[in-house]
Amino acid sequence: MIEEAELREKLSRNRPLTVKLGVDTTAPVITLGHAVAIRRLAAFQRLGHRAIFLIGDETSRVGDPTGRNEARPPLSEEQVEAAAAAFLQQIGVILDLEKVEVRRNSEWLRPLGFSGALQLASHFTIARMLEREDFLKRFRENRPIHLHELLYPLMQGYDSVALRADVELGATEQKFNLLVGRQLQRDDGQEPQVLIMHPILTGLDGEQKMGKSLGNYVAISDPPDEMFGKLMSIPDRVIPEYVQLAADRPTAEVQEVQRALADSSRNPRDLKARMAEQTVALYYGAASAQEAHRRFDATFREHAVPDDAPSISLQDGDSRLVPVLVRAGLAQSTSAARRLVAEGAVRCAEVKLTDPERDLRPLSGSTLRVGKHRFLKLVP
RNA sequence: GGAGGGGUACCGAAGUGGCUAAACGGGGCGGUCUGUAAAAUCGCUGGCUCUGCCUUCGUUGGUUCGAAUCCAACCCCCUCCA
Repeated sequence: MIEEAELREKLSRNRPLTVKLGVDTTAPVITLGHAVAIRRLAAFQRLGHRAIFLIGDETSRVGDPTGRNEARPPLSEEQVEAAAAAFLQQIGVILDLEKVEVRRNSEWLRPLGFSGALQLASHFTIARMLEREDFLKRFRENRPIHLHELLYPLMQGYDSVALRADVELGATEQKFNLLVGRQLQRDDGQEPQVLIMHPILTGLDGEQKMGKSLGNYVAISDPPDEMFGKLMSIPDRVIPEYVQLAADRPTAEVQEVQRALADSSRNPRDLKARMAEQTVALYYGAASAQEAHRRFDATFREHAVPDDAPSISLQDGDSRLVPVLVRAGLAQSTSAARRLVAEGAVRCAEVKLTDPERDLRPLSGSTLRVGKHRFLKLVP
């Protein structure tokens, strides 16, 4: 947090604070990483403050240079609308949509115009911008830094000026951008916003930060089973982090998990499953979370056939093994299906089916298993 | 405006005339094992009417018995100098 004393001062005035959280519209998917900040916004909201969920439609035209992406194609009006709708639908489980204020920064960034942008830009020097670690790195490595990318922090910072934000939430990697907001507010004669930053959630790979572009994420809109399953795939070492940030458990519990992992007093698997269930419960309730847990165990520990296994009729076409696999969507192509059969991935009642041309009609009524967890019921 | 570097499979990256459906790494999938969809380990990873055939290395055309590899034109990306 940057400046705790200022926050106390602001709170002591007994008026609701304007709390801002911005999101990028590039891909309108809210991940568990975003959820950390959104939950904090919700906490302020519950305490009676003015919560602003800011959709960065105009900033998305630039693309946050934090990270690897560079120039992005500007989104059309329709795409922005679609993104906004998608966001609202997703954040409803965390925030009270009745009370949250949803804004778009095109409201003030567009009228600003070129001269306004120049005016903003004059507050900063190149040297100042190069303080940013990622810019500096790119600069040193002779990798391109597009001029408009330098403006991104200014745009984000100006959002705070326009909203007269008291508090801005964000991940620690946003520090630079958030600080720019403070300076622009000061230059504008406003009281600078307080920055409340949260740690970045590590992705499912346990290595890089959770992100849409890396595909190592859990979306809060993922169905319970999928969310549970994804969470069970994280490496053991990031379990405490997930207990804290994904499951949103109190510090004492995080420490308890850490201890249990360190002295091997508990099976990491069980700790992970508890974390996964707690996380799913945040979005779908305790009952659904338990159900997801149960189904996971049934499928992956006991290798039971799930009740909702897909089925296929052998009468609708070729009833030989390979064509059936393709028709059922268990293989992307005939070649891929043949490979699966050759690898011994297809079995029926624990007997491997090895002949790609085998006619399945005699097996009608039974269930095929492909790999560890894909099933196919054969119906006549 | 000048000089140079580069576009290869899902991604990154080798390959500079036949032995290349294309090394290697990542990802994905599968087998074994297990504490799990973890780790480890082995294998697969363009398509098809599959002991063979067809299509692929930015695009188009050319040279050659034969090209991802040579030539030409074009498109796109990057770096340096100005």
